Amino acid sequence: MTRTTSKPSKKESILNAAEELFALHGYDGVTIRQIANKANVDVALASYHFGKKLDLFETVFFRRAKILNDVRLKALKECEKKAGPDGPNVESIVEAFLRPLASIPDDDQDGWKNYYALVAYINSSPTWGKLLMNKHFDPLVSHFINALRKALKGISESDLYWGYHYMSGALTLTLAQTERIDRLSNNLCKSSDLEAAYDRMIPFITAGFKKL
Amino acid sequence: MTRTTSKPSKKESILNAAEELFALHGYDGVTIRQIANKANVDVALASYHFGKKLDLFETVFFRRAKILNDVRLKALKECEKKAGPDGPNVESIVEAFLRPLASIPDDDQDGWKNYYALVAYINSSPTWGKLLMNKHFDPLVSHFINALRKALKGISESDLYWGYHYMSGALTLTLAQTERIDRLSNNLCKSSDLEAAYDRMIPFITAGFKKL
DNA sequence: TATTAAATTCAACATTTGTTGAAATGTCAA
DNA sequence: TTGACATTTCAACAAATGTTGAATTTAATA
Repeated sequence: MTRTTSKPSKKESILNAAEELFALHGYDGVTIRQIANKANVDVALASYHFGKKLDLFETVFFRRAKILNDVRLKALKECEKKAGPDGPNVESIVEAFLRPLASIPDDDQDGWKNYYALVAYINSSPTWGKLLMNKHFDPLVSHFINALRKALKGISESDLYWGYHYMSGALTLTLAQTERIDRLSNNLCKSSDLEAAYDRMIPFITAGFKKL
Repeated sequence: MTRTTSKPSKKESILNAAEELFALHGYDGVTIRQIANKANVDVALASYHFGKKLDLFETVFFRRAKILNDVRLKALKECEKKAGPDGPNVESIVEAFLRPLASIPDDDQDGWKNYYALVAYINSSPTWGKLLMNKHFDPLVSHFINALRKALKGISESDLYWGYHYMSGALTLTLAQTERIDRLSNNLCKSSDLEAAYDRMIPFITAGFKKL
């Protein structure tokens, strides 16, 4: 999304390696030396480019957050434009929230998959969630909740927020790519198949919201 | 659940401290010295009682897993007994899956809350999920999926497993207690209020399943 | 009480950790 | 080329890590 594919610089290689390893083992489960090894780079180079380990972690997190927010917000605006004066219905809002996540990756699919897993890790962590999710995702989330409030006329505030919470949970576990559903279903379902996940998730969540 | 409240032994104190810290910071984010400090115990005592750090981690995870499985299975059996020959309906199955988690804690609420957060951490981790969830929770899960298959006559297998996946995700984020919904809703919703979470989650998920 | 085993403490170990400063290499304009 | 700056490597540091063995205390047993 940033540029047509070319060999990444050493600086980018560090970010990519860090993204993958942090997503897989969490912040404390990864050493700077492991990152440097995977990036084929000297250990000291990470500190040179990104400072402390925590700064590197946040840089990795921020790198794609803005892109993700933009594409999601754009999807919401478009479905609002298409809708009548009463605003879009629940299903199209949920779709605008979820579908972009399946359609973004084109050139570097792997990069985005790693990033999604990282977001899942951060979102389900008590510590990191408080530090990072609020600041960089919740402004966008509020837009979606406002749209849902309109579409679900008369819904109570607590039902509305809890409903969002369930949607967020279903999404988060999907992004985590734990492959648990693969094993449970004897490989009938694939964690990696985001399209399949969202095809069903959108009506599932929509029906849930309407029932509240 | 094990016994009426009395001062925990040093061995138990280590498990309790480890449970809390692992849930909060993950496996690699916690040192044995931190655990020993919180338990008011010498560092070497953890190794003496539980061996390697990994063994301690697994011991913490296993300690309550069996109890949890038993109470959930019992809830399923009971709702099957109450139901007619066609088996229980979707809502009562979902209820049997979720409600026990809100009703177990009585003497040591904090312990169970920490454990739930730990399960959430493990379930959304690619690494730990493969190692621990499959072995110790999926046999029970299969029972619930079988019951759901009956109740949702004619549902496709992939819809069935994806539906379970969404339910598991919503549950997992609830157990994680990240307090994100608290901040999002300006403290209208409380992550700690498991009853409120399940009251809405049961109809929400039930409606989702029926829509698939 | 005397003996034995379990529980707990103490001290220390070899590794690994993040980070840094100095040296070396590369880049690019004047 | 020269000089100035960014990039990369090398070597090393102090601190923290999991783990162990020996010593000490407590508990149980006979």
